[in-house]
Amino acid sequence: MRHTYHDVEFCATRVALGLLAGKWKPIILFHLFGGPRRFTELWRGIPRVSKKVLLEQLRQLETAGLVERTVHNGFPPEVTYQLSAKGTELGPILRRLDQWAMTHIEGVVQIS
Amino acid sequence: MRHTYHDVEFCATRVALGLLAGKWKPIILFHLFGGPRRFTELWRGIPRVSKKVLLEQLRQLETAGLVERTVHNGFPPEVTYQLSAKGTELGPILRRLDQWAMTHIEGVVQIS
DNA sequence: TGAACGGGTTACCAGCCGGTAACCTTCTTG
DNA sequence: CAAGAAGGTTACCGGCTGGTAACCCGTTCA
Repeated sequence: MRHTYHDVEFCATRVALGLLAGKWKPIILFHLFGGPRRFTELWRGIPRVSKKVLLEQLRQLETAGLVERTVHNGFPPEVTYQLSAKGTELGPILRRLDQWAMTHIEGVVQIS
Repeated sequence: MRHTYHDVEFCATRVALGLLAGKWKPIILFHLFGGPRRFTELWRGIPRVSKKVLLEQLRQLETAGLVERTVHNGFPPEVTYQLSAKGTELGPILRRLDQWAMTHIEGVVQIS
């Protein structure tokens, strides 16, 4: 079963945008561009997101391969989230998108 | 009422991704990167999208200011959609995202 | 001893988004 | 004269996403 470039499921950009789709994901990523962060650290750093939703978005970023989760055993067993190589390479692209938005959209603000 | 860079509503990247969010929008944009297209031309060029949904996505791109709709009166009164300056400037960014996806995601295909 | 913290989990719900199918108007073509 | 094309519109519907609120377990601190 050959697919053509028309098939929406195989459109690279669409799939990429799909990985980034999620209300809190860009913000999470911008936090992680600053280095590894603990769960609670992210939670405190991003007001108005619930633990449940934050966790969902992190897990989705993780299964997308953009973020890695590490459990450091010891007590308290801290959990950190950090960008993978794949995720890090998105940095420059998101920054350009950020620039684009700031020059073209009213009322928008730089986050990082 | 000051807002901080934390406020998700003002995160530039998130707003930009919001404009691009929509199942068919990247495909529509890639078609329009090739020049102005008539409604039916787009509809035929993008299999499996209904007129209603295609029109919705086009209208959203239009109110986002990425796409311009022109009615050429005459008969039949053809309607064309083309990128605005703002939309055109997204081109290079989407292409980079496309590149990123093609090197990092399995089974994905270049559309333009 | 009990309160708080870290990192979650569970139950439940509302709204939006995309999808199907039918219909419409004006004009042209066989 | 009927059918089709162009560019839509309308009614209706199911599933996913994000949201709230409460709960949980193990550990450390006052």
